[in-house]
Amino acid sequence: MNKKRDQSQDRDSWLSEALELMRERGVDHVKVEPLASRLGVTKGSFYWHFKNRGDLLRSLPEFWVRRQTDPVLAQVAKAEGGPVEKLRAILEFLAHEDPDRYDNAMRAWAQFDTDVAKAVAEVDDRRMATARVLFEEAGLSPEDAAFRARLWYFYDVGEHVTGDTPADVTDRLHRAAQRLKLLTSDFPKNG
Amino acid sequence: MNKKRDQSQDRDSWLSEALELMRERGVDHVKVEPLASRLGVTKGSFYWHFKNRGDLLRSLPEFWVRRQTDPVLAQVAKAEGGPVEKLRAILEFLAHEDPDRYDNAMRAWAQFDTDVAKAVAEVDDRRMATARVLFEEAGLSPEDAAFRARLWYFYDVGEHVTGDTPADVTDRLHRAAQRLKLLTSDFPKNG
DNA sequence: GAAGCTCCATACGGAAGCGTATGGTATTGC
DNA sequence: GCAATACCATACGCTTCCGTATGGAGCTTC
Repeated sequence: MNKKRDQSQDRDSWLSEALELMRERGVDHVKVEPLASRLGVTKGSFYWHFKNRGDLLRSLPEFWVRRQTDPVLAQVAKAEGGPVEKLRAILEFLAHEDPDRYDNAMRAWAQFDTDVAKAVAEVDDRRMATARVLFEEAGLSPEDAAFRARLWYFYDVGEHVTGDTPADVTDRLHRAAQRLKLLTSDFPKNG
Repeated sequence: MNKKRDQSQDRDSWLSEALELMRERGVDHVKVEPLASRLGVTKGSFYWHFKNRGDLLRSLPEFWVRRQTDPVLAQVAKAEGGPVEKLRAILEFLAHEDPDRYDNAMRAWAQFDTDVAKAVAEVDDRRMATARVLFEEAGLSPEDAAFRARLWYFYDVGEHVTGDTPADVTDRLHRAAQRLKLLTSDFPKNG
């Protein structure tokens, strides 16, 4: 067996549980002894895999990106059709996603930690850039496309952070249709 | 002198400092001994004014609303003109406001506390209702007005929570103009 | 099969915070 | 001017958590 792989596997199990605990109660409740308790081990294990608590926390944002954002953007990159169709594909994809993700907890953390804020900002930039490019392809000027991408993306952020996401998928799809219509209705018929 | 007033005055000084500390480091760092240290007293004072730490924390959301949201909404209620002019007045008022407020910290807290989430949701509802009424006055159907109010309000939330607010007031006003134009350009000339 | 390595348990010292108990000082009421 | 009250300091026990030290079981390697 590959030892390196097993090692990172165990580190990831700590990171995964830490991420879960952070979503439930916030970063400041991610502490090594309660975490060990949840994993059914003692902290002797923790200090084998991590230098200290800060080591765990510093590894969390990168782990979050690897587990959450990367797969989604990869999925979106495969979408086919014109810009409006791609925007629709994104919305429908997100509408079927579980709205209860880790983004809120990361944003909450980012408010009080500049390094985390930087990591979250990069994710925001990557997501917004996706929309911005599509709006430009649809014929908008760079400035207009940038602003509309913000409006587009901030709606997502607002829904998540206010908890105003409909529980029913049908309702989410309905809102998605409204959003797409309002943000693309002034496009030239075929850009 | 009125004793009741002095009493609440001292309570408010604790609440005010707690709110400040919460903005800087998050709720979980609002602890009685560090708080007392910041106020230049000992915790003997704290436990005179509050039953315990939970008493302080439970009083914070109401204090936040009293200090932050109430004055703003009162100001907005005084605006004159048609719905579009009122929307413009709101945007310009907010553009001149200090963007570094307590909302982010409250939202961060609300992610992990249902009572706080309820308080924040009420504030969100009040603010969104203001916009929704104006969109209805401008001629939109109730459903369309509700959706556009969400789009309107979530842009604010998104800007604040992502920290994407321009530092310069002129830039903020420019964005405000863009937002108003995009969200009202399809209105009948005079609703 | 002995030595080494990996992974985890146990035990300890120390820091930080909570809440209480108690005493002290200044102010108020009468 | 004296008791009551308001407000705060000090001191204590308790809990939770951090990080380290140490030991031990199981697997590897040769």
